[in-house]
Amino acid sequence: MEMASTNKVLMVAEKPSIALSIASTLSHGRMSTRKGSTDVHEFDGSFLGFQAHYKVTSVIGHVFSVDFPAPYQNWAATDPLDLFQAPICKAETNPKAHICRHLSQEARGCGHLVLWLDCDREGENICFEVIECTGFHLNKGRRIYRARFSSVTEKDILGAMANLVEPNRHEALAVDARQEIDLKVGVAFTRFQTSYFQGKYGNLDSRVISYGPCQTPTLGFCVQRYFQINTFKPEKFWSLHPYIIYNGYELQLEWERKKLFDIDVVIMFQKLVMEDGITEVTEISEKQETKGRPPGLNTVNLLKVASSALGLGPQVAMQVAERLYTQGFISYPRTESTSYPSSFDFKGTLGVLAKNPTWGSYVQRLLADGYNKPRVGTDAGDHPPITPMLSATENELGKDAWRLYEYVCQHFIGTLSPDCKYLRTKVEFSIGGESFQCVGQHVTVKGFTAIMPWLAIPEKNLPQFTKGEKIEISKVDLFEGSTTPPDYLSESDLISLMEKNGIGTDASIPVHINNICERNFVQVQAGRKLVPTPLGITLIRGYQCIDPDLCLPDIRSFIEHQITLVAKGQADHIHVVQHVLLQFRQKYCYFVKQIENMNTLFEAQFSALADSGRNLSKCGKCLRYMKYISSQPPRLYCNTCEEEYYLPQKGSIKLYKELTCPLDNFELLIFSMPGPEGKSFPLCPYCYNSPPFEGIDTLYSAAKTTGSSKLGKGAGMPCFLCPHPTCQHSMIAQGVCACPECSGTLVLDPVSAPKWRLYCNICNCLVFLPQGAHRISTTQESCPECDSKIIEVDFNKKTTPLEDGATLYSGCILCDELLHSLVEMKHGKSFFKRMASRGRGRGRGGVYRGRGRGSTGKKVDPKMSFRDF
DNA sequence: GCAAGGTC
Repeated sequence: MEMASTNKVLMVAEKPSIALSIASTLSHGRMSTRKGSTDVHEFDGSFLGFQAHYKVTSVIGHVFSVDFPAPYQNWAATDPLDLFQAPICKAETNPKAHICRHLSQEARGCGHLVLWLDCDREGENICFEVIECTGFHLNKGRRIYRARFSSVTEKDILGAMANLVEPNRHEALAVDARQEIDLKVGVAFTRFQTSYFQGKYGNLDSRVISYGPCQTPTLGFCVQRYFQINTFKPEKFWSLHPYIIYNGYELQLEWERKKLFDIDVVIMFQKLVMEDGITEVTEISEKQETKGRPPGLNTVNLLKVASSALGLGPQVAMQVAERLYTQGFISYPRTESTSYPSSFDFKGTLGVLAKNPTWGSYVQRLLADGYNKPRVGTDAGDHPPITPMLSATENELGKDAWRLYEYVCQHFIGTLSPDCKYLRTKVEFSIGGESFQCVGQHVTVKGFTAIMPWLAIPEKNLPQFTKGEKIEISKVDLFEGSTTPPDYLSESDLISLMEKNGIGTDASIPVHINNICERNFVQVQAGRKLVPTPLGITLIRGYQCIDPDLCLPDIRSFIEHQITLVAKGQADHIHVVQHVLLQFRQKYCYFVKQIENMNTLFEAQFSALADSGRNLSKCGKCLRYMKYISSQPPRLYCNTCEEEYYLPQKGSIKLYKELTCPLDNFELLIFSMPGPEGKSFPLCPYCYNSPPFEGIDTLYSAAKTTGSSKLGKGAGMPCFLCPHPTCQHSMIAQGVCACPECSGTLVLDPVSAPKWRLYCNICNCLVFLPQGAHRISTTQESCPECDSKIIEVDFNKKTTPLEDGATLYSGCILCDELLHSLVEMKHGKSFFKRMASRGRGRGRGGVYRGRGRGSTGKKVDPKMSFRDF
């Protein structure tokens, strides 16, 4: 029997594993599962008092991400300033997964939607993404519920079902606000500084000079430490080390004043002590001390241990943890919480480990003697602390995974172990009026340090002293020391600083650290210390002198604070975004205005393009400069792509302004053959080596066989053979008329001023245009008579043939009397007649088609070829 | 080619 749609309930979780847990719990394990974009679990049960058919599925994190619409994706055509007011669009984060379609399909026929997203702001935001995909908001008859749960346990799941609430739109909007602010601020600054500095310096070894409200303050921490180290001035200090010999052991006494920075004063005290020569035991105290077991393990603490003790970087550690999680060895590894939920099954988890060869006997004793309840940590309401789920051995896991798993187990067992207890004995001495002491430690209960031995309290034995006892001083050393600078920030230190300052989240902290490494702002050195590079240092110095806010952690707190107002419903989402963006826009404008100050720092650190000499033009793939190798065969080499691009031989090559090829983004070059009659032509290094249009090869091979154009080895298509319909350097744009000598086209030599001329793109026919003109350019018009391209001439004021000193003139070089009289043929015989006769009677586009005739015999239709672009 | 945040 078909169930009424109102009795169908769709439930959506944030990830597949949670959907599985919820379905298993609610169905008591009696469900059917089918595949989809994500698995769908189905079962029957009761919902709000009626019989219902349940479908439980999930998304995989955010369904959508924000970005700029297509026109704004073009770096060259967009002023980053405009990005602040640009519209933004949402697109599926992972289009291939088709999550939106999946939700829409599964929602069909359902009258109730229950949202089981994680209970944080991001989860609340995903709720509304899910609602959007399901179309539930469009129909008032369909009900939407939010399930609030803090752990995936039966108790919490049933509790959430019994207390369904509404999704919180304010919290979701706060996330929308953050997304828009982060996108606009990050992208605007990143594009501006990348474009500005990469155009100026050849040896910047970063593909993109990024800016972000999380990554930049993260870099700031590393550079701040670098500054501390660099400006550190060591200071000498002195201390007194008196020794006694007691029961045959030599013992050094610690001075109560520790150390002093004035040697004369220390020498004075040394005299007092030495003159006395006898010490008296003034006090003996004994105290029971406790070193507490750890609270539950959260992500940042796992990452800190992984980096400092296991030598695994945060990014790698998270990948390893992720794998351990998906394989079922540990619980979900992304959590802020260090408190276990009250319902946590400690006994069960200990039971899992009781058979493990590594900790089995310890765990069995713990179970037999009774384990301790874990210390109360913080409950962030997200996921439980990271704990083992299965027992494993080193062989099954492999080296790194094993070490991380081992730590998770040790930590977990540690949280249930007794505290470590030890006796601390302090003996105080007096010599010449100065106080000294000795401290001994004796462990009475190892507790958790038995399973986490690196945290053990060291044993320090002291002899038995008696109060009032007098002992002879054997010697008094004057110790000289020096203060030392701090070390570079370790990854572990950095993670602590980020956490303390609210930079990033458990999941994104490793990403930010990885970013500043990948962008070559810092390098990880021995001991996982983060050492800033010259680029990283120069950037932070630059922000500091223009607008220090840009690299301070407050920039993140500011954004967080503003969007919290939205989350609490105290401020309107649109207004907050506008307000924050306006402030950042002002900061951006000021930064742009002051960029010269940062540039001064770059000048001192990097070599300008002009000086380096070797870098010629930018690669269209990686946008970094390619090296020009002038030795035979001449070529460009892209260091990042590891690609070579051959160039024409026997001529000079220069950057052609800073123009780029519209097909592949490579910067154009201009090649000039030697001698007064040597022609010049633009070329794109990429197209030249890999002609993009079908059939072009027949043209340039025709050009080569004539022996007149020296294209060189591996050479191909200069712009004068390119049929691109709109590029201003192509044959279409620069071609004027058919060649009178061959099947080629006469094209304008773009850099032949003031001896303006046309040359044939196949043979060596040369035609001189009006000499001394300021400018000659082709237009988009064709001559109605002969179909040649109309050219525009800007004559020199002094030599203009025009009446009244006018300089501007346009016309056809064949049919216009004035222009034709100023045109002169070189290497050709009967320019006028041949041109006139050949040109006449041709249809539009004849210049182009004309080339197709003759030796090659093959027609090339650029419109056909353009399909692929 | 850009951010930061989810998750795989």
